[in-house]
Amino acid sequence: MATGRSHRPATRSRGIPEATVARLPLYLRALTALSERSVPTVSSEELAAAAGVNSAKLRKDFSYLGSYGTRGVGYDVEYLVYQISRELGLTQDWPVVIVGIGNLGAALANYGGFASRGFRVAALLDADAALAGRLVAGLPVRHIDELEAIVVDNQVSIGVIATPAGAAQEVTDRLVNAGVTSILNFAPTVLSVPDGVDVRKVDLSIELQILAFHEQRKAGEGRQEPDGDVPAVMPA
Amino acid sequence: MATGRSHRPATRSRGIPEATVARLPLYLRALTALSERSVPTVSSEELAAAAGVNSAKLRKDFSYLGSYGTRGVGYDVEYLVYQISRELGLTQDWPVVIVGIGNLGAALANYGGFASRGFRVAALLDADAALAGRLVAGLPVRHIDELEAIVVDNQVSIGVIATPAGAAQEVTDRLVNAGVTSILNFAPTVLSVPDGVDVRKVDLSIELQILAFHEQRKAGEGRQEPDGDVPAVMPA
DNA sequence: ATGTCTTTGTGAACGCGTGCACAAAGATGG
DNA sequence: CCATCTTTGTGCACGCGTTCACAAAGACAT
Repeated sequence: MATGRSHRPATRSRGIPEATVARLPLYLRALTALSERSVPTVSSEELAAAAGVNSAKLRKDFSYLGSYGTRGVGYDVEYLVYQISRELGLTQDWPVVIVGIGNLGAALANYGGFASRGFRVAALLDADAALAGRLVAGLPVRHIDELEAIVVDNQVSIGVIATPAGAAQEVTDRLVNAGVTSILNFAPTVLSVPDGVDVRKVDLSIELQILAFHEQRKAGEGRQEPDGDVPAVMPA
Repeated sequence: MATGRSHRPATRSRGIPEATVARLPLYLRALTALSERSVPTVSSEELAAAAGVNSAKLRKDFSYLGSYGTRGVGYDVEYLVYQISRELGLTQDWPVVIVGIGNLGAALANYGGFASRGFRVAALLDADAALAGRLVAGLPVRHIDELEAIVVDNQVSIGVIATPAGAAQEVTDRLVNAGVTSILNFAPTVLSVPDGVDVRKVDLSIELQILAFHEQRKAGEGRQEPDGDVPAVMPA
């Protein structure tokens, strides 16, 4: 069983650090807002504040892309928008399929952030035949049987999984088999994928549990946790 | 002299590394599955495979919680479930409010992973008066005007924001003002919060853009990117 | 009891990411 | 043209997280 390795062994010499890649969309969003207000240039300090990061970090991030700023002035907003878009691959069209059109799938289909960034929803798929043909976000839901044909015909390389946990692995296998090489997984499952396929997961439950941990710590700030508190269950 | 003084090992004290905290829910999920299959014990190797991580990492993670394993045997599943649950604060009840009952908010309200982990949806809130009273996931949607009263009455400390971007900051301010100290933000905005308030954000668009970056790299593996490709827009 | 075998727990090394602090670059004004 | 001022780009050091590799611990058989 090939466990899905989401991280490459080592960054190439020409590679942009993963942490930087993860922040580029953040910068892009802030820059887009500036662009809409017709702001011509922005300093690293201002942009960093808008994106919620440290200015030194932002400058270092940009330094991986090249020297796009002007000392004493700042960065040209339009130019930077283009450079980051190009680096992220957003200047091209990315057809996407969404599998599992429940509440979450419908929310994703309706999400405006997709189309505005070069992502085009090629199809909505669901296993429930009763849903077939119903319009969601202006698109007809199609039956999961059509998955392979749709992926091939539209050259879909990105799949979004919004199915129940039990169906996620099978859907993944079918997507990968049909040619999908990037998967965004909303199902609470660890997916196995062959090498060369990227998986990112978004897990609502995990995020909440992390918040709960910090919340608990905040609540128990002063008092000491009774460490000897052991449950009835003991190791055999 | 590169090697400085070892100020504090930071091991035995109360500090669990953030990276470890983020993985505990993952382990917990795998352990729960084992528990339901009545598996009594599990080795670090097996559990790591189920959680999709390295076994050495898992053992080190557990070492921050204490020595809960038995050498030569592995970990007692039930005992470990309890210890992780306690560490994450899941043995207590966490009332949660969800603000913004669109498709996404409805999806969150219906998500089973909430209730099963000690999270209880105290209320669903929306600014649209037309939604008020409608049942979503068995709960009536209530108007945003009731936010403060609901937070106070139910001692809500965790808020989930599923509103449009434009409303997110205002909702955040009101939540924080009413006593919420942890926020899970699904709106594509950088939130400003006072010290002591934790914010975690989940951003669909950003995840997709990161995938697009890697996808683009995969597509252009062999050929060289024309680096001199510059748009018409140039810095002033 | 003793030896063997399995698996944990962890010391140590390494690599990545972050932030400081400053020199270099360029704008701007006299 | 020169001085000054602003802001970038980056060398460097530090700390966190990951991984390796192995000694210690215990189970189990004889």
